[in-house]
Amino acid sequence: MKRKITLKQIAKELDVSVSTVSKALSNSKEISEDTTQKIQAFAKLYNYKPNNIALSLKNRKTKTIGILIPEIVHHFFSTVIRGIERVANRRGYNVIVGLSNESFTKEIINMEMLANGSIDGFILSISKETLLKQDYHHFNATINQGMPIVMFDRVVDEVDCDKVIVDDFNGAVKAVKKLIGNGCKHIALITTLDYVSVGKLRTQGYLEALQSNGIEADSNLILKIDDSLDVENNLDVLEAEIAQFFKSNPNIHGVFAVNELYAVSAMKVARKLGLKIPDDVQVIGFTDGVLSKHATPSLTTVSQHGQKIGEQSANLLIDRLEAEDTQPEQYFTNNEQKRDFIKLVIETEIIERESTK
Amino acid sequence: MKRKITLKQIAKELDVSVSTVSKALSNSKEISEDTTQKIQAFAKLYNYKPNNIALSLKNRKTKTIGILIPEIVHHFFSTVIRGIERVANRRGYNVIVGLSNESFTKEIINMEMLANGSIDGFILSISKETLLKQDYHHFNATINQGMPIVMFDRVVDEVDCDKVIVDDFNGAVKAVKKLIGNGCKHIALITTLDYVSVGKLRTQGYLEALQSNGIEADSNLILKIDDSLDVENNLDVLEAEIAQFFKSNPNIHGVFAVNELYAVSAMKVARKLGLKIPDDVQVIGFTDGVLSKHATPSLTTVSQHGQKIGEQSANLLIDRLEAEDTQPEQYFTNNEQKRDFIKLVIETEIIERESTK
DNA sequence: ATATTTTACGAAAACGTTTTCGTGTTGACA
DNA sequence: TGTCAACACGAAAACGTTTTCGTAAAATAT
Repeated sequence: MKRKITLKQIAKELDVSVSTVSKALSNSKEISEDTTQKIQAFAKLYNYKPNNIALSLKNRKTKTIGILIPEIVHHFFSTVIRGIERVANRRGYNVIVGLSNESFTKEIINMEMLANGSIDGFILSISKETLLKQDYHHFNATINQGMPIVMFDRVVDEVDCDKVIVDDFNGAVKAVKKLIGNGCKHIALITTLDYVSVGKLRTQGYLEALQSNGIEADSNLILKIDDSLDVENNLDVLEAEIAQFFKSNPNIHGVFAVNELYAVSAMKVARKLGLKIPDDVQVIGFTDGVLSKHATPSLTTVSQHGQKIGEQSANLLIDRLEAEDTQPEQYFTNNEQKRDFIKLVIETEIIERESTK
Repeated sequence: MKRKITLKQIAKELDVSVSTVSKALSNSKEISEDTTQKIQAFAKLYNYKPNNIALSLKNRKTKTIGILIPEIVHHFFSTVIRGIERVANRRGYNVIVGLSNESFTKEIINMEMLANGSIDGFILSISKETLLKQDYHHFNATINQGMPIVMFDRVVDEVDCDKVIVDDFNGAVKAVKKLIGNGCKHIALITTLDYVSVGKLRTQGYLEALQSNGIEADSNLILKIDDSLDVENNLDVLEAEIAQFFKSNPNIHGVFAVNELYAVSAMKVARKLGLKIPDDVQVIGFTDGVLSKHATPSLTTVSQHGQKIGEQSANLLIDRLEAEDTQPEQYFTNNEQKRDFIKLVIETEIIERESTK
């Protein structure tokens, strides 16, 4: 039950100075071969490892990046984390996770907790409440203190930083065009209320696809679900709403849903109403998660490549962190030389399964 | 783009000493009211927040706990993380996440990376490869360096530490008894190979339930799946295996599967073979995740209460960390006084859905 | 033998805190 | 007027590193 050994203890034990130990361990040629060997052997014996905290303090960088997401029990977000962790680890960084739980206040608290030296930069996705409030001062404050942020998926123009987003618009267009190509005439959209940017974009994609194929959008075929309540635990409400929707629109041939859950629920309801999938109605969802793969019938979806998003975000952040190292600080206050902020768009891909022909 | 302000800068600006600033900010009555006010106002204006790293170094504790899990894209593990994060945050701790990806080596690397001062203690679940190798020296080494560990779910007797586990055995017993009670005569078990402790325990529970009801176990009714290959991406292999199993055992009335995926796959296969669920065959799975809830028919499962596991683990760890603070160090080297290691068993619960009568 | 260059190491500062201890100034009291 | 406590503050150490600079002793050159 002995604490980890420190330089000072080694120095004392071997009757040399702390500086000598430090140099010997980094193979400085200032130190004689004899002494170096002796010190390294001793250090190895006692399994010396430099204390990270001390290093962080000295170097004024922690080699850890903070992730702040709305929710972790969510396939998309966990794949993103996995992606971040992959490249972070490869590049020598650790990952510290905060959950906003979709709450504005928790988002702020978490950021303040981490911004005080614990991390070198943020990768985050904005909480719903923050998007509703449209209050982004905490992001800008953090950035102004010299801490870089990379936003992914749920991003916002009001904050100047690197961003990695899914091509929600084109993803939706592709999906709806596929339904049209498969012969669907009346195509329904199941979406959320508009304030979450991604929902909005997917809705726009749906409209665009219809229009470019000369189909007039029918507002009766658009079902907007209020997801401010916890849908996961109110499945019956969701299903009842969808059932009602199907009943008042018996002519639906295709359904495009902006997430997995809506899509799977739609399939479930449709089948209960005696409709065959994909014969009577075809369904495409967004977000390629566990549900899509294992539903019966399995669901054709628009894949967002969460892991890739995570990897790119991490690379963007670390690139910027390490650029700060080499470049003299002035370059960053000098607008001419400043590296511009990057917006990476990750293309979607349609994964065809049993719910479409 | 100005860096965060420090005590030293405040001191310089107000022409007092660093110690005065520090004391004023903590409302020490050593400092006059005038000076205190002046300093606090200035600090507030510049949004001073003490640097966490410096505090960690000084206090020799980081107020962060390290989580090390095999995989994050997994409903059970993410609910556990959510639980940990909840209580950690409430009690003033941060959470740093490492993923072993089921690999022995990555587990070790991650532990070494974090054990050097970055965290105060670990909460972890052992990787499959480590369980296979049965090499637990890295855990014991960490503990010997004075860093407490709490293990959850996949635990092992060879390591002396607090543990939080699911009552896998009784969960399985309950599930199988339910099938028996529902009139099932021939009950199949779909399980993994034995080296993952939880799989083993669930298998034992199955056998126990049969025996205590006077039913003789039939080895033909036990299907062991080799999950060393990536099942998620080899669904067809899994389904083919299960299909073969059903065909050679046409008399199966009930199925108990040790995880969600196997259960859902079993339902899928059964239905393709023309069997009605739950009329012809009833199914119960383990692990109450998204799949169970949204499958059609929805799956009756044994819930593990992942979030609760996380919460209890975090409480156990933090309790121990803070006990170290108050208790003189000697108490811990003194065996008489040492708090014993705790093994918490979280009871399972059967969530009834459509796959059983 | 003297001058000069290596060689091999130690002292000290710095990162940003908190805390212990010391000390000069003030005011009260005898 | 002298003594002493209270007050208000500063200096310094400590946490564990790395790195710059200084300097004896040894080696080499003249």
